[in-house]
Amino acid sequence: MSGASERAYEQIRTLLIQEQYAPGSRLSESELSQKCGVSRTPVREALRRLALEYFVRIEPNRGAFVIDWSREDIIDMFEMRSMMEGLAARKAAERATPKQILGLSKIVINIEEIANKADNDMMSSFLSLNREFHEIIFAASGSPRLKETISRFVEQAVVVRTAAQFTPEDVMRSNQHHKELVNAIKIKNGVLAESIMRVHILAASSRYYDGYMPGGLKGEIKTG
Amino acid sequence: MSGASERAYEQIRTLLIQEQYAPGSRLSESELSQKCGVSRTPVREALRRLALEYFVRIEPNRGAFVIDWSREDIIDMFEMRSMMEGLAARKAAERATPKQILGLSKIVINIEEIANKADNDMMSSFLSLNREFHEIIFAASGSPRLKETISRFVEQAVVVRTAAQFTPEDVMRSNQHHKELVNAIKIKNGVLAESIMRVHILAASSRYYDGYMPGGLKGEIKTG
DNA sequence: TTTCACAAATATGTATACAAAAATACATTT
DNA sequence: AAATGTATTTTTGTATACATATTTGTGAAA
Repeated sequence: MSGASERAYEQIRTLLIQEQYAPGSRLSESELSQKCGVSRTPVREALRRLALEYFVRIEPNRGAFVIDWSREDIIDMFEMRSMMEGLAARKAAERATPKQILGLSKIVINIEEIANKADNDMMSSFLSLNREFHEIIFAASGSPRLKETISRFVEQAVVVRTAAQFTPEDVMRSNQHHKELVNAIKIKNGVLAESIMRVHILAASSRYYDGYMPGGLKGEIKTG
Repeated sequence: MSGASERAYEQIRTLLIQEQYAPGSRLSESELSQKCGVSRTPVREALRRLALEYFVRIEPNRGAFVIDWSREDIIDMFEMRSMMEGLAARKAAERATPKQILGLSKIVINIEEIANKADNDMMSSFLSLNREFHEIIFAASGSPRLKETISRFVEQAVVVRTAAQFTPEDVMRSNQHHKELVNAIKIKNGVLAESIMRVHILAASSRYYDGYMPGGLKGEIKTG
């Protein structure tokens, strides 16, 4: 994991998340290889990987460009993610083990606790626990391939920044969804679990719009 | 498009579709570069691309292996595809132009004609028209990103072989779905279009099981 | 000044050489 | 004979050099 390719990927990805390059701007391979301290070969590999995660777009013989996300692109991506994670939730409801359900319950309680504290690193704790929660859902869905495919969406450029926009109220609402979801899984109600998960993702998406798009969604999606 | 990387990709992909390598077997870079007549560099690039399309799996410092699809993997992939294409159909129903609807109607008629002829290259004509039909749906959905993402699923290893298993009856049933879908889009009924598309994909998936898995699905999915 | 043509510069694409890791073969020990 | 350790071979990973395509800059002509 300490390969040059991996390091280049991490570094470039961080630069893009921090918005060091304007959307549409060109990413020079030699410039990046200098910045990352590796040769062009692993940089090229990193850029291809970032292309598959929709961070950059690669044009033949022209190189990599920072992807510019339109309003519609973002909406579509969240809709797709809500579909896929909904599917995972449905399967999880059908297959989750008692141990996995217990794990989910514990995370709900943990998030409740840190939400009430509301100190400085509340958000980083939440992000970590939230990730863990969704990981258990994926695992419970019983399909490595499904998990892998959804991960490609979760790691995406657009999705990465979303949770950082959460307010304490958003955390509470999010955890309320989690609680309902655990209940649906407990009673093995797949359709309910799927529906809750879709609401959960779409509600989170509205945070993205509020944070990154002027005026938010103007009522196009109302799920909170 | 006539680059070494592109050629290597096409050749290796063809080899994999023709099942020249057993699932799980290792793909040597030097062997492939010899076979493709290019150096290892474009072969490596081709293999990464094939990994993203789930033809191969790449292990760090160990290379590429032919992916072995489990029964569950295949079911999950078709379920995901039915979700995504369903979403595209819903959007298409909301946004399709009269011109696009006319295009869809024409394809339905064309498929009907070739289905009645039932000559030798009926199947290749069907595959071409079928592809065109779904392309129009994607275009009508009005989202390039959605189309691009779904394409990654459609080009996948598992999906590629499915339609080749179609019988004349399957073609008729498939085109019946198409007809219903065009109607749903005409009356702008998004939910209906979504439902029909999901049935359409899942029904097609059962052909895959019949052709490639002993005993088919044994009643797990019944959509035809 | 604008436009076009053409050359220089720069960037990506590919081949090759070298480094590092993994797989294999074989000897040694139990 | 089985297991373990080591040397050899093979394969992947990375750096570099070269080929090719694109971009940029310059100058002449309209």
